[in-house]
Amino acid sequence: MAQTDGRKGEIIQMASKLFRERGYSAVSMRDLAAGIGVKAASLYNHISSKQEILSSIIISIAERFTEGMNAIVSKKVSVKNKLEEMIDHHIQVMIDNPDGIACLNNDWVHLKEPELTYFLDMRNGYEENLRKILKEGIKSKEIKQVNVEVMLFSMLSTLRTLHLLHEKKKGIKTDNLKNEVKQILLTGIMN
Amino acid sequence: MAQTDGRKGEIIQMASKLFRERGYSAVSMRDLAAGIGVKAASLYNHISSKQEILSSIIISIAERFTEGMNAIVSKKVSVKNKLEEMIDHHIQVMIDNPDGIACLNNDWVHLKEPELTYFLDMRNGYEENLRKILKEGIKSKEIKQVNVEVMLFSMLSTLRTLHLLHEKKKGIKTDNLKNEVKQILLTGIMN
DNA sequence: TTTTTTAACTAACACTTGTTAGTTTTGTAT
DNA sequence: ATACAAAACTAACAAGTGTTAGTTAAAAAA
Repeated sequence: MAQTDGRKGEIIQMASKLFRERGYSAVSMRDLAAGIGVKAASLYNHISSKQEILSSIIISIAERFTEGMNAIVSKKVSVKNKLEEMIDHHIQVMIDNPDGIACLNNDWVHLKEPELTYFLDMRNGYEENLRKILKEGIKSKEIKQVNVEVMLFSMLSTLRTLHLLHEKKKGIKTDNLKNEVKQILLTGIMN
Repeated sequence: MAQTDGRKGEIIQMASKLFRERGYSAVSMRDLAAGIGVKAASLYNHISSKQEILSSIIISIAERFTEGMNAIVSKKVSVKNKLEEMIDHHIQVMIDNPDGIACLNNDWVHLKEPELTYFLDMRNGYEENLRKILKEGIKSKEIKQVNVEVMLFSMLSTLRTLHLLHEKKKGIKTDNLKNEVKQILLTGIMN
């Protein structure tokens, strides 16, 4: 359940926005408080630390990615189908919280244990599942015989930074974005 | 001319490494000094500010990207050829300074004027030139009729974050990396 | 109305930040 | 050996950091 209402939700939302713009370390609790229209000390009636804010933002999104991917890998459908569903899901999570995604991408390094390990395990699991799908596709000849790691990396780097495209092209409809990304990631660009 | 020797070069090199690991804002001058084995104040015999270090790292790389791209766009070769040369060049710049690339990617937001504008102009120019190549390819039917912006974005996000792959797969030979990235970015993955 | 709870406030803490001033050491040329 | 420049050092600055304690105002429950 994403936290978006109440004062705590407001804090997390504003923090996501500011962390995205300047990065976790460059945003002070006073900046964050000012963004909401309150004094820094007042934030501590709702949250317990700056670190907790970062965790809230990142972990909830990472869990959503993980759940979606887990639901997809074991499906009895073609590899192409799995990849399409995975791209759709990834983009949907991004659309629902672009600031949070940016924050996850840039600031996960600043997580402290045990959340850091928890996050990295989820991230590795996600990658591992996608790798599994790609290898399955190579075996079944649905996918070209190219380096799995490079292929995996290319897909993930496009998906992970898609909030930047979404930010610049605000007009684009969600379904169009999903379709165009799928086409390019799966079928390439050259004729 | 890249700065790699002398005390100043050593400072910039260590700064690139630390900025990459923790981000500009999270690295203090004392951290940086300790990494070199010196006191913070001593750094100021070689550099004038923390900000100058950041500029040195980012601007020199951005200029290299710009020069390479400018040399490629106006060539009288096929679009495919241009794209291949551009990918090769981009990867070569990354190989020569992966820490600096990471720093450019993550910390350009912390540049101050006038360097910020100078950097953004170069970045926009680079994108604009690549867009030009892609549009030329679409017109000549060398490239599929897909959304230029999404295509552009996908290529750039893969290239820009390639230092992460390079870091994880240290063993990979430069030429292999170049070839595999070209294959995937240009011809896609599906059979 | 009175009581209790929620969430704002001010003030302060211990510490870290980038940077400067002034001094001492180190290495090189005369 | 002497003089000079380069680069290290210590000490300190003003400002900013996350966070806590204690207090007051507003809202909800009794």
